[in-house]
Amino acid sequence: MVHSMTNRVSDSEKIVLEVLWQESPLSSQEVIARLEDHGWNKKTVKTFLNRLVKKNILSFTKQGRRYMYSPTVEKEDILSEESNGFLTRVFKGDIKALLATFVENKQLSKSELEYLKKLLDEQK
Amino acid sequence: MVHSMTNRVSDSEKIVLEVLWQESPLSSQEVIARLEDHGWNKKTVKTFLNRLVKKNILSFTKQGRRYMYSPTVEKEDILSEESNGFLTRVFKGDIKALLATFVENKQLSKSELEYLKKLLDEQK
DNA sequence: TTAAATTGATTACAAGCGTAATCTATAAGT
DNA sequence: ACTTATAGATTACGCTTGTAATCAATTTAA
Repeated sequence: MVHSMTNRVSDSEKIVLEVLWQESPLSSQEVIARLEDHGWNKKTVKTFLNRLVKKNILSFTKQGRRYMYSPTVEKEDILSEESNGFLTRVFKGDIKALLATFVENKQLSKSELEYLKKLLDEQK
Repeated sequence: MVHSMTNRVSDSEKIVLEVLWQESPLSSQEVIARLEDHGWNKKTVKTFLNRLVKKNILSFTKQGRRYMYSPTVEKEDILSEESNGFLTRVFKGDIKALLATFVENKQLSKSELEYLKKLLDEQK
């Protein structure tokens, strides 16, 4: 819940953030190491860490001259925010249209369909 | 299905495009009129029309010195594209996680739940 | 028929983003 | 004790977006 979050997280920043959601705190080098396959320059990753700190999405504690970074927000909160934004922007809030688009376009597997039905049943 | 669509449509452009999906062809004035409540300057709307033409999302025919604009793409195609992009970017392709987030966060009404269940049953 | 309004085209300009390079201070290697 | 590598901070730079203003041509109004 918290403070309305004026500052959004860009796609690239989100990739960096994902690493820290999986494990934190981490130093910049550790984050860089975990993102090797992304083909980003170290400097680029550091830029994203910096921007996330400026946006108060990451905090850090100093270990000598190194910073140990941690997220200040829960992954679920970000996902919910993004999802609601998407629903509003693209589907003008029409949740049925959104779900229909995903369900129809994605050719869900049997197990995915089962999962979803269960989910719906739980929604009293 | 068509040509892979390198050119994306921004949020504002999408609002303009929506008008033309509802009715087309329309002149710029007509589009502007239908967007009155958006509080945009006429010039701003014209900028978006121009950009959409440059991106080949809109085409036009000349009526004297006026242009009559029409979309070159279907609304469903854009929505699908955006949806898939969102699924990939935000949920890394995990459709179950995405659906769970929407279903759990939105507190669906009884009729929405019914609708969705029917949708699922239709899926093979 | 001369002035004003309107059309689309071009230009503007700041903020955000992707993608780094450079700067400054410090730690580490030799 | 120097040199070099490394950390974070600052700066760069082109592209997109939001939000128009200006320009040139033309139509309309007075």
